Amino acid sequence: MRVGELSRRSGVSVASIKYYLREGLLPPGERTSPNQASYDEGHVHRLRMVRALIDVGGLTVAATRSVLAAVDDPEVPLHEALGRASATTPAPGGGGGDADDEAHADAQRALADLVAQRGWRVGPRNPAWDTAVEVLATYTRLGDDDLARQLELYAEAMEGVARREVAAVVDRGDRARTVEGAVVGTVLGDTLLAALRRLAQEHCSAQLLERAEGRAQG
Amino acid sequence: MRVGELSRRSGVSVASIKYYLREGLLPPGERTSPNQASYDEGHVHRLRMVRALIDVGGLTVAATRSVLAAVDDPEVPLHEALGRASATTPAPGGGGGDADDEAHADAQRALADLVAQRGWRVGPRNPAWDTAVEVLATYTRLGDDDLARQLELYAEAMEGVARREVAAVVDRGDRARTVEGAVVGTVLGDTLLAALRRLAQEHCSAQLLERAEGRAQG
DNA sequence: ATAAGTGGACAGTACTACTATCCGAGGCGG
DNA sequence: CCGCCTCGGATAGTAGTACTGTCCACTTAT
Repeated sequence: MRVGELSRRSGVSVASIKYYLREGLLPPGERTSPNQASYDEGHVHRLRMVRALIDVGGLTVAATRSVLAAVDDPEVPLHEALGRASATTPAPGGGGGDADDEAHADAQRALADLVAQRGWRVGPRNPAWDTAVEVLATYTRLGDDDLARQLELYAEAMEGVARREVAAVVDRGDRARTVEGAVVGTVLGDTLLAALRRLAQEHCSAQLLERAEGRAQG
Repeated sequence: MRVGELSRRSGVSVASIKYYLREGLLPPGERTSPNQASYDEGHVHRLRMVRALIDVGGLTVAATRSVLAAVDDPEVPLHEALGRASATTPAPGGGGGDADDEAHADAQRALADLVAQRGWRVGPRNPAWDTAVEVLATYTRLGDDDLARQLELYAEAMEGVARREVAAVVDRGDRARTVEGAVVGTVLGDTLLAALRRLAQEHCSAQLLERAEGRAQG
């Protein structure tokens, strides 16, 4: 098929398809003449992936390219592909004014303790490490420590989720499908988990409010 | 204090402080003369909140303003303030090409089933609902259904997290501190949960790989 | 033959989050 | 009281992101 049909099939405008081709998110079609090319079902699928990662997962075009390149490259290990999905890496340097480094050091220690306690084997090069430290440090800088106290709860919940996810993803066919499924599941999973958390929070707060009113009235 | 000191105390440039004042993220200082104003500790705290929500939580300036306005306004219920934090709302219309509405309707049904099964009392106006539906629909459009199969697992994990969070946040002093803590905890919590999930995934996949190699060798 | 579609290049757009510059009006040491 | 710094406020400019529009020579379908 040519670009017009690809556009119709995927719901992405021709102009955007050309943009994605330029940016390397979409591999070029097979040349049928010096200035004609044809695209296949793989391109349709890839376009859907691109839109999913950008629109639903909230990745930037640059992060999407990096992730897809990792999925394509059999050399890149799975967890590095996942690491590349973290487009929203908070800048490690220069933030606060008062007790900046102190909060950061405390956070570093708290996370190291948590990881040691749970027996997690994680490399320090995982960008998620720095992200987690930065969040913890930010929280203590704001003067609240509820989140820090719930760190263990969060870690336990995420370990349970991750264990089942990893188990579900390993026994697919080939490596490409496994990695692709893991990446999409992780990126879209972030969004889904956040949404479900909002829903659960509303339910729980409503429940708590009802109970409080019930106590007050009866 | 005047703007120069506020800048030094918060680590935010004077130019950015002026920008936040213009955009209504930061309330104006108290006028001491027709063209002089003084700022207090509240402004320092507010600035830290703003930077936390924008830099770490990934909110846009517009979303941050909306959230902070909700925190300030005693009329706005807590869960609406939380709802406003969802800056990355995927556009509900126009996405796919092939079986768009079908996937969407299926996702709608799956989520409604889940909510009914868990007994969650949530209003349909919660924007997280549409986000969750969109993620589910996107996932099935991509041809994978692992994520959909793990929906219950995700919901259970998030209910556990939300229950403890809500319990931890209700018994603070005044309403303003409660709502503020809930908002910050929810927004930063998204980032933290995502980071911990990446860490846990790396751990679990490494563990699984080791076990597989152990089986292969011994 | 002719109209529509194509690949490729490149300029332009809309939006976001600042950043820089200018201005006239205080504030503050000498 | 002078000079210099800083202030607040307004306006314009910048850098980055994700497209979008236009143009062109060339193919392809009718």
